Amino acid sequence: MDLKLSQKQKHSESQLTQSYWPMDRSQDQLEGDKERQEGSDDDDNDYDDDDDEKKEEDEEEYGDDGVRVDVKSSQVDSMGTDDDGRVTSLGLGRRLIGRKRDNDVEMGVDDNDNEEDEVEEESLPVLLRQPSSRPSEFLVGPNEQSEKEALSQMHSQSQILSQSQDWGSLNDREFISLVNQLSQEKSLLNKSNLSYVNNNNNNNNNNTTNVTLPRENNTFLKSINEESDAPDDIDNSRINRSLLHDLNVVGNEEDDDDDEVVDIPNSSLKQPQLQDQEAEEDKYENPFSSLLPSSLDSEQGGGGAKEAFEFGDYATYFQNKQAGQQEQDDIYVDFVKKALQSKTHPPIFKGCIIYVNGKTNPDISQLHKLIILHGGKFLHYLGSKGAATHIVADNLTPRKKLEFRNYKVVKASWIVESIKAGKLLFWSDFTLIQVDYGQVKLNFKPAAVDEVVEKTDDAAMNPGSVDNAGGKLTGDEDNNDEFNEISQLSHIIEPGDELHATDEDVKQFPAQMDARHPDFLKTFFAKSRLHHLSSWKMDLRSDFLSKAVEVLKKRRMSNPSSNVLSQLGQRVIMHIDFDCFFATVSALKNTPPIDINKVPVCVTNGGKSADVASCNYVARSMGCKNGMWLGKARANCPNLVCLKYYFDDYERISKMFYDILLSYELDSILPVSIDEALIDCTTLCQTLDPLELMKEIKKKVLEKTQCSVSCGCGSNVLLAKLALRHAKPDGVYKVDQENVLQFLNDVSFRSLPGIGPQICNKLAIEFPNNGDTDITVGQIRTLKLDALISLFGQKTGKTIFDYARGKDDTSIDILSNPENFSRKSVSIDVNWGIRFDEPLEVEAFLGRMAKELNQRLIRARCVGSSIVLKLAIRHPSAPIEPEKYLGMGHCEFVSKSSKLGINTRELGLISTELKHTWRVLGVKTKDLRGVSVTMNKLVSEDQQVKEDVNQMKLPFKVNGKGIAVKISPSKKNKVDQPKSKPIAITDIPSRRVSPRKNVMQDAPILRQLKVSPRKTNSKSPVKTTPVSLPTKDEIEWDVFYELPIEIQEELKREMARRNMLSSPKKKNGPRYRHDIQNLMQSPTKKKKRKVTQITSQDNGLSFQGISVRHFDKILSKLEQWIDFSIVEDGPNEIDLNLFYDFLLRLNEIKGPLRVFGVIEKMENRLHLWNC
DNA sequence: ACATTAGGGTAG
DNA sequence: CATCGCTACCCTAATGT
Ligand SMILES: Nc1ccn([C@H]2C[C@H](O)[C@@H](COP(=O)(O)OP(=O)(O)OP(=O)(O)O)O2)c(=O)n1
Repeated sequence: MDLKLSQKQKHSESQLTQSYWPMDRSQDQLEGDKERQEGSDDDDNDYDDDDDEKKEEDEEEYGDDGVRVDVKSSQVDSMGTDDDGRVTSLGLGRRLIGRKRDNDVEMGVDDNDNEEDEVEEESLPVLLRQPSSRPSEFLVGPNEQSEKEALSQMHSQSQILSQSQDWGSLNDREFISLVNQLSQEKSLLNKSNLSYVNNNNNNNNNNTTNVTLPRENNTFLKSINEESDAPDDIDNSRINRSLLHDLNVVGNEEDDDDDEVVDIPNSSLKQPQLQDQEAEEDKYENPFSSLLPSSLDSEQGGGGAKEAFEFGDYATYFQNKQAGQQEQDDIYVDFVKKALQSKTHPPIFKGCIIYVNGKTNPDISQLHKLIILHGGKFLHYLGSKGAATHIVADNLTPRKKLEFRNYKVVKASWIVESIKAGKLLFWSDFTLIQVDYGQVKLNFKPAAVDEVVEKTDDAAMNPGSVDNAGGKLTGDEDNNDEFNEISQLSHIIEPGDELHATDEDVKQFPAQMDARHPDFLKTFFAKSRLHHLSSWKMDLRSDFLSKAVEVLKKRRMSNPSSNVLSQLGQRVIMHIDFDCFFATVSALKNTPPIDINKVPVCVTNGGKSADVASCNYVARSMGCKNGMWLGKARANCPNLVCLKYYFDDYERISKMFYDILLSYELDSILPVSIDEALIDCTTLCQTLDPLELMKEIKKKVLEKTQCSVSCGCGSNVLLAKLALRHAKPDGVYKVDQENVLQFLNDVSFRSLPGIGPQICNKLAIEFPNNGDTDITVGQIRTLKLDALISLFGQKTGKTIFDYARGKDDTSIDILSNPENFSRKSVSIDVNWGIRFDEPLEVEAFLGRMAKELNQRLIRARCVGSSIVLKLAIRHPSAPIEPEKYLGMGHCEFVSKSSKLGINTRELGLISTELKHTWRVLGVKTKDLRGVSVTMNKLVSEDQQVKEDVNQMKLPFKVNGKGIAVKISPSKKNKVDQPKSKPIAITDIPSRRVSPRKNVMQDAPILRQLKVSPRKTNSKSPVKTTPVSLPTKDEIEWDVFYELPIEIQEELKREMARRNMLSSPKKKNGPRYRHDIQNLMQSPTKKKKRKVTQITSQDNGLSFQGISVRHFDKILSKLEQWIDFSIVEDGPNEIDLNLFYDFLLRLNEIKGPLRVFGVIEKMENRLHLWNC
């Protein structure tokens, strides 16, 4: 994983786009060099921790190839001695790593692959690394030779295991039964000395196909073991054949006609295959297409006739379509076979069902042909339940990485190389997805060792973080024993002494004010300049803008002549901006006031890695910049004076500024930010020289605010902006129409609006001779439109092309198209202070985010129907703690949007959806570094109320003519509706509307909640299993934990993929309790106590002034509320939110049972009304 | 073909 | 102690329908 980054870096720096601050460094380089000459080289390090990290990674990984791996292996080694169930496993894990490196050298893979391979080595799915799954005979002999041997065999085993790891095609019930069998058999195996691999394998096959393969694989492995004497020269073909065999059994369900291949004895296959291999190799010297008959290409586009059936719904249609294509494939293969009787394509991919994702090196159509010609199945659409055995991809977005976690994802070269080799190569040598090594460490003791290493790693890079890492260490030890969780769960239901003890911790908690603290958001936003900046802007864009529209309209009414004038072709646009706004105001506010023309000042929170929000021009001349870290700014400018933020004053002064602007007879005014506005003063400038106007404005503002502004003027927004830049500081400038091109010639490309560091970098490649000097707009003008479009895409290319010619048709006319300026989304981003240990903490936080979003939506007077959760995840190469305190460091981003089905801003709905999405994304809690939540598809509240009278109804349905959750049919098209998906496991009851369904079908809450979260059994009946184990609905956890930890992890991942509970419920509880626990538990959740620690204050919880101690009273109050609400035609939104809050806290403090008590009571009440 | 989604980039 | 790395909008590429 580390290597991956480095590799990316090596190849193209600009590809590193997933970092939150990807371009800080280049920005520094680009601008820093221009604005100041002094030492920007080594300052790089301070400027952004990410660069630091990358550098270090570089050194570590490239300086000494083996460093990291060795560290890992020694970790693993020391883990290995812990307890015997895991000894061999871990010990072998180390050896596997060692072998792999040898292998790389010997196999002489090409450079790229080499790097990746090594990276991916660690990332073999755990089950495949699963060394304890080796039959004990593989462990013979401590000497090197046999060790190598063993490893080779392991590899092959892995292959088999992985191939048969066809979880995806099992339904949940089958899967559970598989897990249980696995567990059961393992405990037998402990005594009988058999390997897991075989058993797993068999079980799997049994489950899938009802075919038993009692000992075949065993025999196979055994024979390998006996025969193989050249360890690094594994008899691949044999393995392969066995693999084929194995696969064929799995694949039998779908095609039975190739049995002969399977039945060919291993040895007899060997020769023909080698021949094939040679033949193939020849062909592969040529482009891939040469492999394929020429008719193929035409064939491809051809037969649509089959699809001309009438299909029912879309899903069926696609199923049918899929089937149709499969047939086409078969026909095609037959055709080719007949056409090329001389050459046969070895059925390398027999049993493989392969899906190709995204761009690949041989492109998808080539791969398609290659796959089907070589006996594989090509999957045109990846269904939700993965039928695919492999996914081929050369790149994966972070999102896809998560999605495909539990698939075998291989690079396209796997296909190509396998064909070249004439046999199926180990997919794991071509794997693309890395499994985070850290995942294993969560659950067992040796993890602590791992942590320690990470800590020292971290500390080495960044001594300041030792304490934090240390803290984490102890935290982790807490986590070690999975069984702890069970006892701890009981605390949720019966808070005991321990809870009280931790309550005291709560009070001391602010020791570290991170996102776990209930008040975090409040304090964070209060101090965040960027938050202020954003919210000021939105305020201006709503409040001020509507006021301005009103004022301007009124004026226009009274002075109709301006209407005519405003039609004039040539407009006069001005851009006005305070000079270093924060710095100026803060200097003014400071006691005693500071002369910003002499003293270098900046506004910052203080500290080494704190951002400089704004610095004055004195400081800028010494190399400081807005957004730079204070540490670096200080280094550039040692006598820099730091000033505090004065948010209120910024706001106050801004208001004066805008009042002044609005006092002019403007055609339009558009707020750009707190300190910056665009005005259209075409009419005014018919009678007034723009320069005079600018000077006047400048003077007025200075008088009123004692702060200087600069003004730029031009015929469009672009020119006004560039003129402003030219005018700064403390000046005015007008771009004359005649001089536009000349003016532009020397403007730097980077200073064009919308041109940031990334685009700039991209373009720098086009001007390699430019060296360090900035590319100018004049240079851009020499580029052809096509060139720009191919570089930047259709729109961006055209825009740049026009910009280079001074053309810009951006409208700031707020009067004629006000809708252009209405907001289209509301979002909350928090990428600082995000540190969680437990998924429950995240969910609590998401609840608070939901609340905040709800309030912002209320403030914005709108509702929405689509919500996006975006998570920042610590990049695998980034240290646990970044340089910036509680910062996010270098991150990967993953986002997922979901449709709410109705226009809403209801807290419960939002919260539930977010939590659900969070679970679906399955991000490792401890690596979470940022959370962002966006409501999209906004509709104004008024509009919504008009269109849907029932908007604010109770969150539960009442039968008959009573209250109903309803979707207004009139706006079906506008509302984003979820695809039919299973009922979410929600911890807090909330309606989930199935939009297309009749309202009447909505289950009452309680029933919804009691329903099994996934309708696991509805579709396919459970297949009988040869092993006479009782089929159960749940995992038998006791036995499950007998499995080696890696297998547990692997299975857990699969459970997670299925959204199944991946940890045991409370022991010995009555049945219904299990269900509730089940529902309340996220699949990834471990335990609950910590959240309780943080958020609970038992005594404090009350509802409507009634303490929880008088629970009955609360219940009757709620009943009253229902009665009232029904009479009043629905509850009030505020009440709903209060109630929701209460439920949340009740859940946190008293546990889910209480919540269900409440719900039951309420539902009973509702039933009364029904009758 | 067109709509939707995920990701990325930018500005202040 | 540190530190408060937000947020709306646009665009593109890849997918889904
Ligand atoms: N990375 C940034 C950029 C800006 N700001 C804040 C501080 C600035 O004072 C204000 C306005 O931003 P400007 O880009 O207008 O920069 P200044 O006003 O500071 O300087 P000038 O406009 O003179 O270049 O926004 C910030 O906090 N962080």
